This record gives sequence, C-alpha cells and structure tokens, in this order.
Amino acid sequence: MSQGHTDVTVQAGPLDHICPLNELLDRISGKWAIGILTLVGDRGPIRFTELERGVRGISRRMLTLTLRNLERDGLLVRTVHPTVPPKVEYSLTPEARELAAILADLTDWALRHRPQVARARAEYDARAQAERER
Amino acid sequence: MSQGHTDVTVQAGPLDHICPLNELLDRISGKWAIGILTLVGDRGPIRFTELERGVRGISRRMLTLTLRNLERDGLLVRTVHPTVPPKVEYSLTPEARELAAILADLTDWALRHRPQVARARAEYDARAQAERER
DNA sequence: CGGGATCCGTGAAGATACTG
DNA sequence: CAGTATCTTCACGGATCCCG
Repeated sequence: MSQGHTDVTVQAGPLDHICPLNELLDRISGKWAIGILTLVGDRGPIRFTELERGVRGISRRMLTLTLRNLERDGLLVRTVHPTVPPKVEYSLTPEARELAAILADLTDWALRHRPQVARARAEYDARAQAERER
Repeated sequence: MSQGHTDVTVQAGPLDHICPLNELLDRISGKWAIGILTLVGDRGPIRFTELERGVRGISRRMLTLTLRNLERDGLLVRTVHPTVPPKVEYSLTPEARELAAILADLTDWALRHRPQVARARAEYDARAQAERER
C-alpha cells in the first residue's frame, strides 16, 4: 500500500523544496479545508449559508477565503445563479472527489483512535509533570 | 495546531459538537508532521540527524517540537540508547502505521494531480488578473 | 444572500547560539 | 549527537463593518 510512493528525501537537487508534500499541505492545511471538502462531498452542491452552518465555528471570512483557495486549486466549482437574491453553489471537481475519499479515511482513523490518543496525551503530560517536580 | 481559540462553550450541551476533524487537524497540521510520519514509516527506526537530513528545509527546533508532539499523541516512540555519543531512535506506533498508510495515499494523490492543480491555479490567476483590468 | 475590506492579536515557524 | 534557549517575524484567523 505504501509501497510505490515517493521518496521524501528526493536525492538532493538544490531545487527540491518543491516537494509535493508541502504542496499538499498548503492545500489541505488550515483549520477548515478538510471540513469543507468533506461537507461539500457529502451534501453535493451546497450553498454558502449551508456551509456556514455546517462547519461549526467557522467565520464568514475564513469560509470565503478557504472556498476561494480550493476553487483556485481546481478542487471546487463555484456556480452563480443570477437570481435575486443571489444563489451560489459549490461542488467538488472529479479530482476533489478522489481526495475527499482519502480524507474520509483520515476522519475515520481519527474517530477510531480518539480514545487512545487522548490517553497517550494524558500519560505523557503526567510523566512530564512528574519529572518537572523531581 | 490550532491557534486563536475558537473556544467552544465550556458547558456540555448539544452545542458541544466538536467534530474529530479538528482534533485530527491538530495532529497532522503544521508544515512538518506529515513529512516526518512518512519518513519514519519508510525508514523504520530512524535517528534524529537522519530525520533532519531527510525532511528538507526543517530547522532543528521545529523537528524537535514536531517530534515531541507526535510522541505526546502516542504516534511515535522515542528510544534512547544510553551510549556515548547519545543515540536516539524514533519509530511508529501501530496506530501511526495505519495513519502513515493513509498519508501515503494522500501523498500519492498530490503527486498524481500536481499538474492539474498547477494548471487550474494558473487559469484562475489569469482570469482574476483579466477581471482586475476590466 | 454572498460576499469584500480593514484592523488586530496570537501562535507557528525561522535564525542563531549554547549544552550534556 | 541530540537536543535547549531566546528573540523575532509573519501570516492565519477572529471581529467588525460595508456593499451589490
């Protein structure tokens, strides 16, 4: 599964900080991109306000910015219906649908391992605390 | 690694819907976590300096910080060999191995779609430019 | 309704120097 | 070798107001 994928080390060309890992990170990092992609994937074509309600805690500004970036990268399609009041819908491009599937796996992983991670964190903090008191 | 606290209500209620998505993001966001997990997964037990060379562009400080966070979350195991000079090796925990497989899929996606994303970005920027000049 | 513009705080990340 | 310690910078993201 993790067989054929690329080497992170990429044999030392001086230009190789163009590593695709960082490009990927620029795409899905930020607090909101994954959540938005997931939601758009689940709810099909979805309106701005629906997204705003669906992604808990996001501000109008960050929703707009994240949508623009995803659109710019060719992951989202923005469709404007010239009605009044305006109606704008967002949907995934085919490539983004592939990505959304992987992100679903990620979310699944997070769900399954949530308790273990919480426990590990508590133990680590407890040990760190104990050492500080020695 | 979330910054400005969205600070959800302290009360436990129906509004307490803190989806695991954000927890996941805290875990793998940051510029370096994915790269490190991938590299540790590929190279098995790996030493600090090897990581420093393998992850291009990372500073000593950020490597340390990211390693500590991953260890704290129970994704990495840090093994100290009390030799001289010191030797420290990092390896994945079983849960992290699952995660690394998914991250490999992600990296794969990034590789496969790199050209399309670049093209989409160029087109978007061109259109934006054209509009600004109208 | 679906944004854009602006101001601002804060944490992520860089640079540099030192250490057991 | 494998880290700490400090200082600084920067851009992410929140809050607020405005607009077609």
